[in-house]
Amino acid sequence: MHFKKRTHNCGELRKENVSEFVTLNGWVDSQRNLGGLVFVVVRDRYGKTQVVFNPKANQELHQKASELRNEDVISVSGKVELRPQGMANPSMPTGEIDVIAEELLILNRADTLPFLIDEDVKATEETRLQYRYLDLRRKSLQRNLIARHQMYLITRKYFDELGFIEIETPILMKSTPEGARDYLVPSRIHHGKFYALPQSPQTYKQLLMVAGMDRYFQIVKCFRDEDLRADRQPEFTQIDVEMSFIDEEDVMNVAEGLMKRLFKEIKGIDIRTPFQRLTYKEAVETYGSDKPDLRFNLKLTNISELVKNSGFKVFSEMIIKGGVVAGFTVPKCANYTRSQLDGLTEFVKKLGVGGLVWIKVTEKGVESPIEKFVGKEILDSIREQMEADNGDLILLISDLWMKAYTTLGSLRVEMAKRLELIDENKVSLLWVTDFPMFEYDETEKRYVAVHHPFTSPKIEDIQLLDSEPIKAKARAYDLVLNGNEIAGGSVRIHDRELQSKVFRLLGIDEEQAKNKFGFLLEAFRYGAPPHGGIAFGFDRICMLLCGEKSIRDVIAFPKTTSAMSLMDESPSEVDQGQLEELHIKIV
RNA sequence: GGGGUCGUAGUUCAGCUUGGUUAGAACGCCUGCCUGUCACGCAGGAGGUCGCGAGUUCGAGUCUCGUCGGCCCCGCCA
Repeated sequence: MHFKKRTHNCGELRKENVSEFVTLNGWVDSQRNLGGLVFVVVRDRYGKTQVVFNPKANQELHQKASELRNEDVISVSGKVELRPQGMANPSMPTGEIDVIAEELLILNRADTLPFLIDEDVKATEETRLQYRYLDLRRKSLQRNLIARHQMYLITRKYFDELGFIEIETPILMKSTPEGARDYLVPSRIHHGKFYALPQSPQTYKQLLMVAGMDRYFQIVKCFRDEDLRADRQPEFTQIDVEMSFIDEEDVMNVAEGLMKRLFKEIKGIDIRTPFQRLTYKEAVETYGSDKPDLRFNLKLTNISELVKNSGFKVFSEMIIKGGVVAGFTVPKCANYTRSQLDGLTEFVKKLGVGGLVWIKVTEKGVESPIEKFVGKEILDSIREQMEADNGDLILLISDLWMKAYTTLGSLRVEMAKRLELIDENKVSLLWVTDFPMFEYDETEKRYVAVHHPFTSPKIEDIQLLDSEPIKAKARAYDLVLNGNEIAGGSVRIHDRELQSKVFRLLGIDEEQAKNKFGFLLEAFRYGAPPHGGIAFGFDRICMLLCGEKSIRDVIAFPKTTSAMSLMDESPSEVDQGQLEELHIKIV
């Protein structure tokens, strides 16, 4: 179809353009028919411009304009004019001018839309996802995708300047059953064999270090077949980084530099480096999380010593079992009602602890349902240790170390939200370090890697691998932004013997190790440099920089929480012939 | 795998507690009027498999069970 191509986009005309003859291409954002005059706002991704159709100037054109409907695609030409006195619209960048239409071509009609293309979108996410291409016409999503584009550019420029090179690694690779569930791709040529989509390019980037590439990065899609969340999609993007002849400090410096630049160039915010650091133990015991949000305070206190001999059995018996009693002080909440407190109890019970103990601090003194068990004196000591003032509310939980603290961590965030303690303008960026190497998996009855099986233990902890592996700490580090894990990495093992030992501890014997990671172990025989790296969650960082609550809002075509695409209806069934070719039978 | 919550007009919702004549509202859509609107205004109109399937009942949008789907959370996510 022939059409008149645009001379300007819909966001750029100003009073300086007055009396120019212009052509705009775009979508009908709105049409206001006043009987005589017809106003049409035409929109593209650059902005909106008002076009005026006057019946006196051209009756036929005016008739055509009055037939325009929302989201029709048009090409419209005319002269730019200053709006009459008092008619400018200051809320529109192009609001000082009108285009007085002289030609109108309707390039494509639009059916009535399932929802309005409106910033103040009222459609549910289900509808928006089904018609994603319409949702993407909205300014805010376009802004997010543009920010994402800027992130690609800034990231590539940054790493290039530092001498990193971007190398693509395979999307079809060997399945590695450690860690997340793999997405599998059947091989047509090799019956009964499968490729896996990478959970991360971990082994490849280590092999690139063996290859002497020295400084590698890649903006890369990764895949994990696990259940979804607001911040988790089955396919997601990482900034993957690996460096040779380095230690933790080198990797952290590079990472801090990237974050500094992203914040500066996308948000215009100067963030200070180096970032604050907390050990894993400090983070959990002070904030109840290995990814704490430090934009608000509410620090946790361990009061086990105070109550271990008290008459309250729930506390004393838990401490004998090796558990803890801890909690935090909520300012100015001593006026909480019974039902509000019951609500908080319900909240923590859902997270799997037995209950919640509260202490109100009022001018009448301390008040708590456990007073009859522990007595006033202990309550007063707790109040003192937890620095609670008149009007404050103390919340306490007792359970095993991990459960008690992580539940308190969730409650801490919940209270901060309820009390609106979170300053959205603050930026909390910190490193969490000194993670343990292993966790004991009760269901599998074996140690599993907290980070991944290639993570080096701290040098001083290598001896612990033989005696008490659970106490060994890893040379691993996570980067946390406003309570979200946005990057994680480690210094890797480059010694074959040490790697074998770690595999053994993880229950991977010689045979399995050879089978699963033989290529990596083999590579380590031929001169592996000391190396380490980090991987950033690209979507999460983008989400936080855009101020969004879900990574779906920074991904062009995301999936639902059941890993479906409502727009193209994937996954879907396939032809019998395709299955036969792959020697696959659905049971 | 588990918990919570939602599903009613094109869209967003009300109605469900306590089952009962013809299921409402707003926006959108259609028609007419309207020459400076920008959430245009005014008048009129059309539009419903109450997600789907069983069950209880004389009678189900409403109660029960199952199922499908959206969102949030736990588990899971090296």
